[in-house]
Amino acid sequence: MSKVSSAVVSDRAQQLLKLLVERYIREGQPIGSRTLARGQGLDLSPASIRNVMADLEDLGLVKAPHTSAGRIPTVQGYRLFVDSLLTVKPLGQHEVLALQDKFSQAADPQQVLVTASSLLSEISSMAGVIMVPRREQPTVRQVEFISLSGNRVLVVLVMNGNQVQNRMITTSRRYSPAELTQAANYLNHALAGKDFNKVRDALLVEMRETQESINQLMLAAIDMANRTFQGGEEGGDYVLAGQTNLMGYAEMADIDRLRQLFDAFNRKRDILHLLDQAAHAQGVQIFIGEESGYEVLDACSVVTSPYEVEGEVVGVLGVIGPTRMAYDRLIPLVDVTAKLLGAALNQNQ
Amino acid sequence: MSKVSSAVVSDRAQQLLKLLVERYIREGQPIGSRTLARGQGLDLSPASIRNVMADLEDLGLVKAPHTSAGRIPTVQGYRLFVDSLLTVKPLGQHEVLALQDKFSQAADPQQVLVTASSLLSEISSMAGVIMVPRREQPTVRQVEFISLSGNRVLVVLVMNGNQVQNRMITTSRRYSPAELTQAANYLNHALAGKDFNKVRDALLVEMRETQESINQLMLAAIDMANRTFQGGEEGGDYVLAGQTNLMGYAEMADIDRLRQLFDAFNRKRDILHLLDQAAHAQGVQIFIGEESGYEVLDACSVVTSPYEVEGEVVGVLGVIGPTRMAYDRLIPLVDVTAKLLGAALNQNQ
DNA sequence: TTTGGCACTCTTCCTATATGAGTGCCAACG
DNA sequence: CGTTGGCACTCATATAGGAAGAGTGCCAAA
Repeated sequence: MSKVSSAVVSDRAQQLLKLLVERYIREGQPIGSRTLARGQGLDLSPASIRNVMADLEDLGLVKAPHTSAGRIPTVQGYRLFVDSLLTVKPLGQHEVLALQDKFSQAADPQQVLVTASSLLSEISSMAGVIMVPRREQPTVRQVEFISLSGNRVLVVLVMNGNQVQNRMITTSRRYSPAELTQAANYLNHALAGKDFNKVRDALLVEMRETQESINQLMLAAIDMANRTFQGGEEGGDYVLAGQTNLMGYAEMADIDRLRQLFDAFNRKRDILHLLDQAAHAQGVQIFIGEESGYEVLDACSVVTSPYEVEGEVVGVLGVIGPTRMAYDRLIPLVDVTAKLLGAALNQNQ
Repeated sequence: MSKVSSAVVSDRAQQLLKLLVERYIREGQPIGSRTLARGQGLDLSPASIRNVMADLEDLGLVKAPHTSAGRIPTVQGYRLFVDSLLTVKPLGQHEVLALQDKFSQAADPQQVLVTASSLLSEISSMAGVIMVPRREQPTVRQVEFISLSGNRVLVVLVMNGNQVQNRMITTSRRYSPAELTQAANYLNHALAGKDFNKVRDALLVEMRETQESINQLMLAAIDMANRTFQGGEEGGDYVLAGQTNLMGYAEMADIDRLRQLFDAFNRKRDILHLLDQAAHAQGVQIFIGEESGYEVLDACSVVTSPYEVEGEVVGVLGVIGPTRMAYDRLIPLVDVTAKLLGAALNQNQ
C-alpha cells in the first residue's frame, strides 16, 4: 500500500510538508509558496519552495485543487505527517485533572460512557464515540423467577459480565414461590450443561405430555437467553455524542454526504466494524479519509484508542471529524480519555 | 390570535386557497394565477384569480416571495386550510393491515415504540417521534433480592407500570436465600406504608445498632427507588426515528437551522414540552410553523396524537416535517398509528 | 363582476471582463 | 548545482450588463 517510502522524501521536503499541513489544518485554505516562505523563519524563496512542492505533488503527498491555488495535503500527506512529522501537544496537567473530575461525578457505568463521549465531543468540537464491544461468548449465569401479582411472573436472567435481563410473563395459572424456585433450580442446573437447544427441546416434549405451563416459563427464559446471544453476535453497541458538531465544518457542508454519514451513525454497523478493527490494535490509531474503507467516512478522519479494564481491552473510543483536524491535540486527548475511562470503569464496577 | 375569521373569506376565495395550498404542497413552488386557472376545471381567468389572491394576501393567508413570483401559503393560510378546507385521505384497508402486521412482530413494549416511530418516519418520509410520558407518581410494587455468586446480591425493583430495575450490590458477607427472602418480605411490607424516608431512617438507626449489613441491602433498594422517582420528575423521554429524512427537504437546506433542530432533538426538552401539550388535547393536533412556539421548529410542522392504553392517555406520538407536508395523508397516518400503538401496548403488557 | 391588455418588477441565467492569487519554467546568479 | 528573480500563463472569483421569462397590478372594456 505505502508506495511512498519516506526515504525518498528529503529532509527539507518533510519539513516543508510539516509546515504546510500544520498551516492548512489551522487555516483550512490551500497554502501557496509565498505564504509558506513568509510563515516560519525559513530563508527560502517562494521559487525554491515551488520546486519542492512539485516534488511533493509527484509523490502524491500534496495536491493543488486547481492551477492557481496553493497546495493541500492528500491522504498520504496526512499519513506521513501523522506517522513521522507530528509533534504532539500533550494535555496540560490541570486539563487532565478537570477531566478526571468530570469522570468522578458519573455514578453507574452507563453514565460513565455517556460522560466520556460527551467530553470527547465537547473538547474536540467533533463527534465522540465510545464502543461497548460484544462481550465474549455470552453465558447465562443464573435464572430466577419472581412471582408478581396476578398470574404474572418476572423472569430474571443474570448473564456473565453481570448484565441483567428482565421479562414479564403472564402464565395460565398462579405458581407458588416454591414451584418457581424449583423451576429456577432445575433450569440453573440444566443450563450449566450449556446446550440450550437440547434443554429447550426436552422442555417442549415434556410440555406436550404434561401440559404444564410452568415449562412455558422456562422456555421463555431460554428464548430470552437465545435472543441475547443473537443480539450479542451482532457486535456491541456504542454511545455517540456531538454528531451535530460535524455540521459546523465547511468541508462537510454537502448536505447529502452529511445525511449519509448520519445514516451510517444510525445504522451503526459500519462504525462498529471500524471501531472493532481499532480494538485489536494497541494504543491510538488513526484512520485518515478513505483509509477507513467506508465511503461515508471519506471526508473524515477517526482517531481511536482501545480502553482497558483490569488489564484487558473491553472497548474502543474515539473522535470523528473532518480530515483537517488538529491531530496534535486529539491524539493525546483520545489517549488520556481512554485511560481515564478505563480507570473510572475499574472503580465503578 | 386568529385575526382571520373565516367568515370574511368568500367561498370562492376559500376554494382557491384550497387549490393553491394543495398544489403548493405537491410542487413546492410559488403558484401563479395562470397556473391556478389552468389547473382544475375552473372557468376563471387569471385576472380574476389575481383579484382574489390580492384579497387573500391582504388577509394574510398567502404571500408572494417577491413581486414576480406566484403566491405561497402563510402559516395562517395553512391553518385555515387544515381546519376547514382539508379533505383527508384515509389510509387504505390493506395499508392498515400492513401496519398491524408490523406491530404484531414487535415483542416487548420498548420494541413496539421503536417499531412505531420507525413506521411513522418511513411512511411519512419525515421524522417520527413517540413520547413515553412521565408515569404518574411512581410506586414500588415489589422488591426482591437474588443471591448471586460471591457476596453479590441482585436487587430487583418492580415498579408500577411493570417497569423493572436492577442493581447489583456487593455485600460484606454472604446471605442465605432465607435471609434474603426475609429481608425482601420485610421491605415489601414496610414500603406498603409508602413513606420511604421513614423506612430509610429506621433502617439507618437499626443498622448502627446491629451492624447488620443486610440493612445496607435494603437501603440500596430504597435509594434505587428514590432515584427513579427523581428521574421520573424530569418528564419522560421519547423515541425518535428518521431525523435524517429531514435533511432531504429543500426548505431545510440551511445547515445552521438544521443543526439547531438536531440539537433540539438531542436536548429533548423543547420537543418534550411540545408533545406534552399535545397530550392534553384529544385526537390529532397540528402545530404549523411558529405555532409550536419553538424557534427551531419555525420551518416545521408537527402532527401529533395521544395514544391510549386501557382507555387512558399514556403518551403522544407524531411526525415532524417541513411546513409543506401532505397533511391530508399524515393526519390519518398519525391517527391510525396512535390507535394501533395503543392496541399493541395493551396486548403486550 | 369578469376579462383582456399592458406596463412594470423581479428573479434567473448567461456572457463578458477584470482581478488576483499562484503556478511552472527558464535563465541567471553564487 | 542548488537557489532565485522574472515572466507568461492558468484559473477561480467577483462584478457588471443584458436578455428572457414569469407574474403582478391596474385599468378600461365587456
